[in-house]
Amino acid sequence: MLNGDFFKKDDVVGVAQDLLGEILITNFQDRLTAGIITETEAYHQSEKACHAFNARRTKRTEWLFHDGGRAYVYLCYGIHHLFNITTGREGDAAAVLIRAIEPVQGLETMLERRKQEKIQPKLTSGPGVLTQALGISVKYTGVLLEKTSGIWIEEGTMAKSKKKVIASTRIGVDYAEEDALLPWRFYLGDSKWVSKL
DNA sequence: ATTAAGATGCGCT
DNA sequence: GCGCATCTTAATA
Repeated sequence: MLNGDFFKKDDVVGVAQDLLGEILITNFQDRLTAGIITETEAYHQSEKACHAFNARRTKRTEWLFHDGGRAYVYLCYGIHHLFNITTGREGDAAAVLIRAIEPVQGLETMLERRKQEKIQPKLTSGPGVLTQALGISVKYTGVLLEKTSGIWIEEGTMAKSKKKVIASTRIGVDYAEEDALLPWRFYLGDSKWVSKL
């Protein structure tokens, strides 16, 4: 299991890249589901796309300010639960949004939760759909990423040198003006399990 | 108390 | 490719 030190680094952009290829696992009600992280985005309080821009501290953003290694889950467009991992030290608001995974375990459970019949990219590619497949919802916001929480990260088997990391601008953050141009979205170039090319 | 807008995804054309 | 559902959050009064 990836421990706290992995996430407490003071470099959310680096952590976003390093998370590609690692395994995100949930285990709720004895239903184990897991997938390889294929797409991420970094957010930091120093830029406008971040909920905690300008050190804006509210009930929702509170967990962003905690030290790394926790879940930050919030509701988007009133419908979608988006899952982030907090990074950095106490007081420094930063997180990595998980945007897509490639399913590796618990396929039946994922299909059922997504009400689908076929294993295909739209099953788990997209920040709102992967949380559905894994059973993650806003009630898990703030939990530590460890087995007892039911959500944690394991080291993937992919060699670091073999990862083909592509950087691009983040999705859906036009409101962030010049910060919308930051190349803080990362995905595995040879994976079809990404939300968008 | 009121309100505007959002780190999306689905279904239809 | 386009419209729209849906509701919490946070800013304003």
